[in-house]
Amino acid sequence: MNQDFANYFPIWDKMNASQRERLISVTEFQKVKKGTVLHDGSPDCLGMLLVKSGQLRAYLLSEEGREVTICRFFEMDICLFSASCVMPNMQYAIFIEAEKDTELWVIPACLYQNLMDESLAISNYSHNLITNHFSDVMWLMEQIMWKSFDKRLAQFLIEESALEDSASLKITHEKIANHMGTAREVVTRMLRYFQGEGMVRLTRGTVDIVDAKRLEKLAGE
Amino acid sequence: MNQDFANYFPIWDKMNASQRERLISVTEFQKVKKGTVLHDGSPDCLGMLLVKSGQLRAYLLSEEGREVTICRFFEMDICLFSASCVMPNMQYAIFIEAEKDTELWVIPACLYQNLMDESLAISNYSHNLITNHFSDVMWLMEQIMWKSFDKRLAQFLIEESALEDSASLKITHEKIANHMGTAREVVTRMLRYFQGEGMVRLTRGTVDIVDAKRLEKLAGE
DNA sequence: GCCATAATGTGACATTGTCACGGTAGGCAA
DNA sequence: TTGCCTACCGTGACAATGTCACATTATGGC
Repeated sequence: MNQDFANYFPIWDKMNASQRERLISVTEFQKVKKGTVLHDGSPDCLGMLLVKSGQLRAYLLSEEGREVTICRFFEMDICLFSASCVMPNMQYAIFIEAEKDTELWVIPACLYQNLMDESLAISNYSHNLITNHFSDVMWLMEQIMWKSFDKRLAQFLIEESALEDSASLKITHEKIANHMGTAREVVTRMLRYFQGEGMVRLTRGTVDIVDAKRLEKLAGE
Repeated sequence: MNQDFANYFPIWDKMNASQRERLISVTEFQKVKKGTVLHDGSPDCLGMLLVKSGQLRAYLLSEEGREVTICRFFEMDICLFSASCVMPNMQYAIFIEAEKDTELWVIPACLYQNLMDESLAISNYSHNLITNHFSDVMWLMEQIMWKSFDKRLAQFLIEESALEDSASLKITHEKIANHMGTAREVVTRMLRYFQGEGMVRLTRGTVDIVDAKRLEKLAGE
């Protein structure tokens, strides 16, 4: 597993033997099923998550149960939202779940904090990770603030299609709503409009993209 | 000025002589008038802004000219949004303006980047700054996503009142709208409702808070 | 006092969110 | 095969917020 971890951890080669050893000794490998909630917004410090395979989703959850996806993590991505020690002053409650069956390593944040305090390479790397997360969030904020819902939905469908590498998306209206931070009815309404316009075809539990070009055009406006 | 800067720069005492000298030699002191736009979203790297006195505001600006305040900076605060080198991958366009006459130091980001690369203290400090900014943005996101406009407006009035240390706010509906990312008419409408309920009193260019308790209650719901 | 201008007021409409249902497909047990 | 249960979807009425095109009014500077 050491070699395996080394291949996935981007700054392995910038660490010394002692650091590698400490990291390996406390890092835990996990396999989780699709739907598993890895972090539930509580302020405890689970640690950083390094994805080996599968897919994670970080989202906000309102008191009324409404969700909005903040960020997604794929192979070799590192998620810091679960490491409140590395990201102090997190007043907000963030949730993380597996969108697919996922293999990942959990790196305890307290150790990582130590490594950061002694290694510039590691400190700068985290710095970089955080600004990446930051950038994602700012981008999302702009989308939510300035783009109308039809354009955002078109964009979501296009992205999801690229992600799954298929024009036939196995996803419910409810899930789409949870990604986008809105209500199911709103998604249904707009999908129905899209269908009327011949851009998608709807069946129970799936959205088939019929006119990708037009959706892309709409998304890009 | 050296001593002055040292008093305002939080990690001065964690830097060595060489670092201090380089920092001082490139840092520029500026006085800007209220309303000055210090950073206009272009990707050039102005640098970090350290506020000596006054007040800055970072905001997003849509293509249609709509604004929303992301973050505010006061005495001794450091603003990183203007330093794209320190916060790489900033695809988004952020604007920074002086909300009051402001004295500040501009620390060129390229130098700061160098310092970060050689000093753990500085790297970790920036790390901390960024997570603070991040936290602000996430908090804002939650507010925008889950709180209805009346509550957000009540909260804004309360905060503004605390900031100015006065129950009589000299602010136009337009400015409030720009802070909150909405349209003037929407602010007018809600303020009128607040007035009808006896929570505020409106005159041209001012909002007088009459029933702070009730506003606070509304804001906190 | 007059005027230019910024600030505010207003009504009609579009979009999005909320609510309370009712309908329906599809898997599963008997 | 049949019936049933449940997750998923459809719908209409309404509320909240955003958009637009104006009308009206206060204020500072002359």
